[in-house]
Amino acid sequence: MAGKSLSYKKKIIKQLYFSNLLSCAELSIKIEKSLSLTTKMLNELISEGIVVETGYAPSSGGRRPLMYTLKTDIFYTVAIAMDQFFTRIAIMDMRNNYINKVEKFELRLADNPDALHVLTNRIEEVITQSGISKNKIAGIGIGMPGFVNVQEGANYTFLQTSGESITEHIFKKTGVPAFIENDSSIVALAELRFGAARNRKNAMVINIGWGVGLGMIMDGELFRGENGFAGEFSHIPLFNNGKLCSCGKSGCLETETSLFVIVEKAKAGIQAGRVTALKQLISGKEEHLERDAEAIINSAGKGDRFAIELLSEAGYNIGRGIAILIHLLNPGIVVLSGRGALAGKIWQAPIQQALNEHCIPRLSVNTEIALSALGYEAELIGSAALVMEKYGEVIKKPAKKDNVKSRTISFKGIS
Amino acid sequence: MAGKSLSYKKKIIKQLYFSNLLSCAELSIKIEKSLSLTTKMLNELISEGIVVETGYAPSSGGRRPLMYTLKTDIFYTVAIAMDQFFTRIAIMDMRNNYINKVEKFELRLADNPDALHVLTNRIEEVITQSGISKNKIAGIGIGMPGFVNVQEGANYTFLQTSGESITEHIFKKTGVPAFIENDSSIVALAELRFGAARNRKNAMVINIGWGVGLGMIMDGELFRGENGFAGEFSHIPLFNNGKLCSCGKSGCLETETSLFVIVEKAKAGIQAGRVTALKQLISGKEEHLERDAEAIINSAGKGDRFAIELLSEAGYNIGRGIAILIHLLNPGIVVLSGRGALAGKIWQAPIQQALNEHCIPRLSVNTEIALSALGYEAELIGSAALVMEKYGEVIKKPAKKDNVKSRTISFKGIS
DNA sequence: GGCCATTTATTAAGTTATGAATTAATAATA
DNA sequence: TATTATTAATTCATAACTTAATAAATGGCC
Repeated sequence: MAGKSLSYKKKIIKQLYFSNLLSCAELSIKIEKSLSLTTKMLNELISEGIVVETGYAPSSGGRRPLMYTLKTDIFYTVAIAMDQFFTRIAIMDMRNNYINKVEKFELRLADNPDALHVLTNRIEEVITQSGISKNKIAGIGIGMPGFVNVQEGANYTFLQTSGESITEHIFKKTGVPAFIENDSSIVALAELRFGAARNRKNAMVINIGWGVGLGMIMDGELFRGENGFAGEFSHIPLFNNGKLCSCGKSGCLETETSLFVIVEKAKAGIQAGRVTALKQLISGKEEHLERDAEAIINSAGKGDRFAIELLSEAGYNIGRGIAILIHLLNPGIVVLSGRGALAGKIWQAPIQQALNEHCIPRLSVNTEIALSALGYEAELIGSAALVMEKYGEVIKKPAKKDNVKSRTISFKGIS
Repeated sequence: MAGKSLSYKKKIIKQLYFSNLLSCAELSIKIEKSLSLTTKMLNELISEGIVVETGYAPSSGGRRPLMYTLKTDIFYTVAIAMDQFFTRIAIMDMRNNYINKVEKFELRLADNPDALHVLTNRIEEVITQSGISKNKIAGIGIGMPGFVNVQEGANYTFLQTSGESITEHIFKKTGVPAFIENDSSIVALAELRFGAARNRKNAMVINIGWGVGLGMIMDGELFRGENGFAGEFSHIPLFNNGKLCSCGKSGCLETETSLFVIVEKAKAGIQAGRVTALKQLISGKEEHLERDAEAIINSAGKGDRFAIELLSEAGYNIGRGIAILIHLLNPGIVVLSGRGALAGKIWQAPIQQALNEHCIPRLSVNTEIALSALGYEAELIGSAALVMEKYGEVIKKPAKKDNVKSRTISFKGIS
């Protein structure tokens, strides 16, 4: 039947999602099929009401190309961003616009056997409330902390399941295919597809938060390593400081650079009598950690010398880590992202200092350092991108030995 | 014409080179074409005298597969391994057998503007002497030290050319396509295709020699980074020892682990009155560096405590570097290769010790540590593999860059 | 202003590759 | 020992895809 033709249509949809506006010639190159075939597919997609023409783009010395884009109300993604304490759920259209208000709620992941059920129910609720028919939803993408095994759809740290995987569980309950990824990788995916690393071949995306995460783009693809554990930047052994890390080892990069450590250092400095505006702003109570971290970032932005010193010191050490990344992986760009990236240009000087001291110039000269502009949205955008990344791929489910069930992600509209 | 069909035939030849013996069904999977097409291509290759049947392989529960292999006297590769002082040239058949004696000659790369001409002439000589017709040579593969740009066919450190690239120059003079690679990458390629990392998806190959090189296999492919500089393991900043490195920085991994440093430490120890068999074996003169290094490795093998101590210390520090690799890249296997790997099991204990101290167990238990068995042949085998790796490759025009402006804030100073 | 090289789009004609059917040969099973 | 399930190899009609020819529209250049 039209099996192949369907798959090419999905490839076109995927490309239009990631690039928004493309000509027939561009599409032909991207899906690696001939122009004639691409034309045919495009015309069918138009008559099916999935793709629309948007007029002519400026010429670069030849006939002007007719541009095509996706109709926004045909497909949607469910994008979910989780951290250890809070979870956000959004429904997005094919241009990454939120369809409704982003649903944010508290959901503790550590030692919470009920977390997966709560999550699944919330997903159901959000979909139902949106009024969008499930066959219009391309999939559910979830970014979460912990050791995530993408193939198995499992998380070895949180959301323990019995028997079936996380993705299977959500698929069974909601009827919509689900995909999970590590939070740092999802941020890297967002930067690769819609952010500072857009269309880059080799990018390192550093996620400065309670830890220091790393998402790696290599040869244009998200790299996850043999078991899905790649990118444990936080725990590379870099110091002889004897400080115990949450991972059980000592001297990890995280022990000198995470926002958590920075807040601790701020408290110690205040106690030691440092003159700083932070004295009034930091409570030091554990439940105010988030607020305290923000206070330090803000104060540094306003010129508080102690706050700047704290961030500079962390920045220098992150820079040492980046120097290692550059030597080993020769990325074209390093993107600073995540909550901590809000401190913006304050990172610039100390990181540059570290690179000057620790990088072979030939390497550092070829690497651009950039700040993310996606901010808090990065994880949600990445989750949506994750869904569309998988769109049109055949998912094989190894059921009981004999039966290998497969299901392509498809929609009533075009199947 | 038979353009496509030709390209598929080359793919089949390539697969048969790397796997030696394959059935039609296996080939069909490897070249990702249907069984029917594969059958047709195979039959044509047989009637062209390139491929031969070798009889039936044991069955695994069905009809026995007819196995195919390459005729050995149809194609050859010219494999070249260079270091800073010596160059080896070999001609190999499709089973990596040497056709003639390996040609080894002195060729200093540093400050030698004549090096490329000498090399090219020697290649010509070797091919002529072999009596093999040039149209039977699939290509010339060269592994060399320095910063190698594979796409441009250039080496930024040695073999400077004017105008045309190294590979262009050799192609013009010999009429045979040439390919170059960094020496550490070429060793990794050898381990991936014919050595300890065979068929592995994610492998780190460590080349212990005058420096400490690294070749990286990621997702089944050699990884070279944005500019071809990836794998500068030797120069990651790991120590606060203040020791100046050849790269101009201080504290590089190399300053505590290279064979050069180990010899220096041996000399210092002897002077300080250490009881060791090395006292008689080490001359300390710079021209005997190679012999001295061998003496230390041999003495350690014979149980000399000082020699073992020297290697153990270096091994521990290499282990610290490996711990970083494991955290960042989650490889399935780490292979110790190169001249220094001859010390064999002496490395194992200190490296393991370092991993125990500096690795998150979940990561290190998933990584195998192995010793190379290819030894001195690795670079030549890798060079031959490089040729066949490129064999039959279609050169595509790079897709047009999207002119989408990203909302990136770049650090002007850094880029 | 007019020619030419480029780029894009469309269609018909021709080529290529595939699925389904078929034959063959084995291991596992009953 | 016969039966069944697997795996392998082959062939051929036809669906799938590309090439080549054609046309249209533009910028750059003399």
